[in-house]
Amino acid sequence: MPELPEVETILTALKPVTIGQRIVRTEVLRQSMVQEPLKIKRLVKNIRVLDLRRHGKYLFINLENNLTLVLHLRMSGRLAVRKISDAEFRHERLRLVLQKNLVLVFNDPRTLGRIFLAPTDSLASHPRLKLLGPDALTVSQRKFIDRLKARKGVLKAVLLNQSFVAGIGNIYADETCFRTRLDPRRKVQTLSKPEREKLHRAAIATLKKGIRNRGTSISDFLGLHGKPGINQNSLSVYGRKGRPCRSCGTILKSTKIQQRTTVWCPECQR
DNA sequence: ACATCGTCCTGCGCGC
DNA sequence: TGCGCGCAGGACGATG
Repeated sequence: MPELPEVETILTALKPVTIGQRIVRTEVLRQSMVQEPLKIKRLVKNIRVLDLRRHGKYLFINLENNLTLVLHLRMSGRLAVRKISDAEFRHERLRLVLQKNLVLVFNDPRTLGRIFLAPTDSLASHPRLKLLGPDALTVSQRKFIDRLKARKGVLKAVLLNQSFVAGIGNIYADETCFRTRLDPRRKVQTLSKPEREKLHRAAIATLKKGIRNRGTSISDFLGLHGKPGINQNSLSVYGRKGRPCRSCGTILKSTKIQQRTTVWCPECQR
């Protein structure tokens, strides 16, 4: 589920709850989602949260002792904060017990989410992170275009590739393509310079709109405090196959690109 | 470097 | 109302 705007929305809500607080202990409820669960339980205990960060769809909980807890929500992961005495959520997989009787809970019905611990000073060289491209929200036009030059293949696939830029998933890839009026099936090597520049601006504008709307809540996503986003109400193409284009009225088409449903306007997008 | 496929899981909505 | 099926916003690894 969560792409960059959803992770950013969670991050914003999570900061005031966690920064400066102590993690009293860690409870691992689903071992398969956690790398080295015993090590995490041993080390993420009575330890202070220094800072929270995000890169692409990854969330980093920067702790004392040169440790960073890395979370990826994948398709169905959610973070929530509750009181210890509150009822459990249905699919709790990891619990970070905080001070003040609060618990930060990683819920994930499909258990595809991933959690691991890495040294803060060498995060960038961690095998799971070292191939990530620059964060899609802040990448400069220069860097974006340089990196695009090195790519082949169809536009949508490149946007989804986290080693190109990090943070764009299926929804925001389709929405970015529509905003640029580019056909998601276009080979990136056929894009003109103005089209490449437009693509960079459109990707950032699409992500920023998602953040302003506190994320897209199609089926899974809720903010930290259980509040849905509103971006789903103003999507141009994602999830609108067979419905009229908001711009020209043409019926939107759908295909699979990299096994991901892709929706676009055959009239507006070329 | 790229494309395709299978895999990890559970829940939901749809058609019958 | 119940059942089976296909689909789901992600990423990785194997294979070609």
